[in-house]
Amino acid sequence: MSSKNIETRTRILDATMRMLEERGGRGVRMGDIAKAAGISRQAIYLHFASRTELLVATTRHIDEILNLDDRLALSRAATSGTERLELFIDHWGRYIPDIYGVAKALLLARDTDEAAAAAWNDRMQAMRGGCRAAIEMLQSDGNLAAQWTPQTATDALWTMLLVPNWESLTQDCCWSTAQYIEQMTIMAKRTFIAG
Amino acid sequence: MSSKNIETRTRILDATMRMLEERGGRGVRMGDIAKAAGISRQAIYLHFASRTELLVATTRHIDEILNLDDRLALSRAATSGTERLELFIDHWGRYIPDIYGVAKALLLARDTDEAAAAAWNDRMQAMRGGCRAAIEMLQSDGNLAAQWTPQTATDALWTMLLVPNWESLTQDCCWSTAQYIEQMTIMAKRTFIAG
DNA sequence: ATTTCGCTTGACGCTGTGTCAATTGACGAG
DNA sequence: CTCGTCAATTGACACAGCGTCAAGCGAAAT
Repeated sequence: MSSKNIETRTRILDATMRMLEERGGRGVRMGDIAKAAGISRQAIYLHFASRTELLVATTRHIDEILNLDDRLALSRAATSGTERLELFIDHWGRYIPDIYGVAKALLLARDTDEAAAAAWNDRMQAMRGGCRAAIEMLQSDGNLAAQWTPQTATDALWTMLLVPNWESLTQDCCWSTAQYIEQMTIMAKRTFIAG
Repeated sequence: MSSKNIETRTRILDATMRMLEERGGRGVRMGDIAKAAGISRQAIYLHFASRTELLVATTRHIDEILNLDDRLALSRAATSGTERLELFIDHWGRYIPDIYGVAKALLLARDTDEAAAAAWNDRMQAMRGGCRAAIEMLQSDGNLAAQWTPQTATDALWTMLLVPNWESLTQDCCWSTAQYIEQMTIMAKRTFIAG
């Protein structure tokens, strides 16, 4: 019965999500997930070819639950480069905490698994698209600070928004999410906007 | 014979350094190092208790070879906060490429090894000292931009200079070392200096 | 009554770190 | 000249965690 199949698959995804969130993406083994989903470890492989594939599917699962597309649409509605930069950082700053568990797990898996690295790269390139859009709008507004080309500014903004920086600030430096968003916004504005 | 003992130890450290540099800190196993040093894998454990301990010893070894202390002394000679910030970023930007191999290896080991995490933390806290010094000098010059406390500014500067950011910019975005130093300096100045 | 499907159980291979025991070869001391 | 010491060697093993395989089981469909 195919519906039972999908049911189990969903149970696995939910369990993965839950475990990764709980444990901050660290030390979550296939066996732990299986136990949480109430099935055997081997059964997971009937639904996902590898741990990495499961992680990737979980990010998509979370994005669906979060209505990522709707949330992204908001920042695309901006009418100036400055506004777009603000809205994008705001969106990103709220998004990271929600996906941090899986993100961290993928980040860790990357070290030993080529496929995980590729999957993560993919997502980061998508995020880069948001950075480029903001920078290019700034540029066409004539508001991009002189030192930057659109290319290098995108590089810098993108790097500055990468997950490890969020991690450093919120975990090591104890910043709140609000603080992160506020300061990153100011920093980005001082750095990229002319004047 | 103790001198022979030290000789081998040094050979191990040199081999480790070389291998990590060559392979960018990834996929360097104890056996590889042993082979490169011309000894058996097990013999390494006669000199270092664990892989992590070997990595840590290697960073110290490199720091000695590089004359880290002398290089650091230069940035401490600054007479203004702005100059100190510039000199510190310059120093750091030249230092990272030299230690990147070991740094990366330690960064990777951190995921599974508590001791590696602690060792890396230690070094990053030392680096934070440099950040704090620059920020505090800026502050006492009355030049720290209004939005920041010395604490949060140190957090931000420190995070921005972390190795993964250098990695992202130089490896993924193809920036040169010179470009990294130049842009990070401008960014830091725009971000932290008032006016 | 038989086939099919989703899942279970138990075992195994792989990689890389770290440990252990037994052995070798060189060198200095008596 | 022989004995003890010490660095290093060899080969074997334990341990995690991922991924794979074969055999089997119960329930539902035909």
